[in-house]
Amino acid sequence: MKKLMSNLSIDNVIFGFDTELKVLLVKHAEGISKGKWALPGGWAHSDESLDDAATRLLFELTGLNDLFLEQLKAFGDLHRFPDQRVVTIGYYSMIRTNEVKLLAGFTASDVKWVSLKSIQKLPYDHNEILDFGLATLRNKVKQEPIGLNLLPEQFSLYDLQQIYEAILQIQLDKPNFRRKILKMGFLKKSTIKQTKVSHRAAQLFEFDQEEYMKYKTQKFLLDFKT
Amino acid sequence: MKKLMSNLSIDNVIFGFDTELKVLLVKHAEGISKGKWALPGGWAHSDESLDDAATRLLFELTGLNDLFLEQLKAFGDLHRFPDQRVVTIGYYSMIRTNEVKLLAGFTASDVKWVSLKSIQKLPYDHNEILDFGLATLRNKVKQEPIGLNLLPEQFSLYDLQQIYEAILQIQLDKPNFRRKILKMGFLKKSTIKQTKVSHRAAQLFEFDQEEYMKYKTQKFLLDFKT
DNA sequence: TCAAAAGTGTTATGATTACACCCATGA
DNA sequence: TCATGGGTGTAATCATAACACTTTTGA
Repeated sequence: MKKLMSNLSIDNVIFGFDTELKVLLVKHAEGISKGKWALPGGWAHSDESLDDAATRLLFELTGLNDLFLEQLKAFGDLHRFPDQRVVTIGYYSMIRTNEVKLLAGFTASDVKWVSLKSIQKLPYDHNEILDFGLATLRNKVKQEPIGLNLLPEQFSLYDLQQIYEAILQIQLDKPNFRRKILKMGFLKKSTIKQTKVSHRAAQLFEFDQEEYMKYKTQKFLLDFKT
Repeated sequence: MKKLMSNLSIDNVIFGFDTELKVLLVKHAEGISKGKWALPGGWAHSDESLDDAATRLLFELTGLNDLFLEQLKAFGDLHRFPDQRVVTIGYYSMIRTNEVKLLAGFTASDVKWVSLKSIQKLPYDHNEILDFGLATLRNKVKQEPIGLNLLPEQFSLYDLQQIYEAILQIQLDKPNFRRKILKMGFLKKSTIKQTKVSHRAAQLFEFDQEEYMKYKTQKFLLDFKT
């Protein structure tokens, strides 16, 4: 039997990437914010851990269940939620935009990807949560490899570079970026090459899962200026 | 009127330094852990923000009120607390050990500094919270200047080096450490020197508050191997 | 005198940056 | 042919690590 924790909710910041960095928003189908676009979230249950609650809610809203959600922090300003005292725990993750199946019927009536550049005022403190998520992502990108969950199996180095550029909001030098990333050794050459592109076909790469995970746990410092 | 949030608590990880890195523990005077040493914490109230709750609890237990507490994250495992479902929000801070006045009478019957090396099993998931706090501190140390709240007004470069060594658990090269820190420019020479030390008297330094704060907000990457 | 820490100097190595330059492909 | 991205090369600069060495002080 699922008992809601009436003063504790979860909000997920789900990043995606196609040509630019996007975030997943849902349109509330019920509750006091009915009709408004907001971060996908909901109430925590008393019979599940916070991590499980975040995973459950993400699944209910997007159909995804093999994602690694990482906690951002608790947001506990006194008046962040109207009428009631509610503390929310923020989580974030990254997924390929085309993996999200839009689900109707649950507490969300609609789901969409929104470019970070065109985000307007969100209800509650969702802008603050989103900003914190973005700051965390920017920090993350410098400490572990990123892209495994954002890119298809096969991708070019430029695809990866564009993710770094979108997240960090800077221009990177192509030759230097290539060398830096390849030297880390978590990419391996794919056997296939690009086709039907109106420029020289790029060597495609895949993530070397084992090396990728090694880097993810070991941590490193990756500093980018250009 | 203060209403407790019965499923939401705060736990503070307070680091201190004299000759080694220490953490502040209190002996519970009441509740189900009566008599046990644990992290200083307590219930959040519904009429205060989480940050305010952390600050209040720290003041009630140590007499300190001008400290900057930073949130670690929410700890929400299902069985972290017995009988009841309780989510706790971890906070951490750093203070000079001699600034803490031991207060009797409140919900803590005793307070003490414990070396991190001699920490045993703590109640609930307090070991996990402490470990997370330490990991956060280790990360922090590489991204902003540290020591302002841990050292007296005047200190030698070696004093500062020992803090870095205690936090990071590595040996640092003295000449290299001096240069690296001084180049950052948030230390200024004090007018006085050490006296009565059985070795060459060290130049003492002070934090240049303005430069220190600038570095704190700007962030940087400081990588140490030796 | 000796131990202990203060403080300076030097060198090899490697990372970072900022470019110039050529290659391949479809429109 | 041209734009677009793929891909290699290189030289200047800077940061880092390792370590040798001199200085000062009280015990």
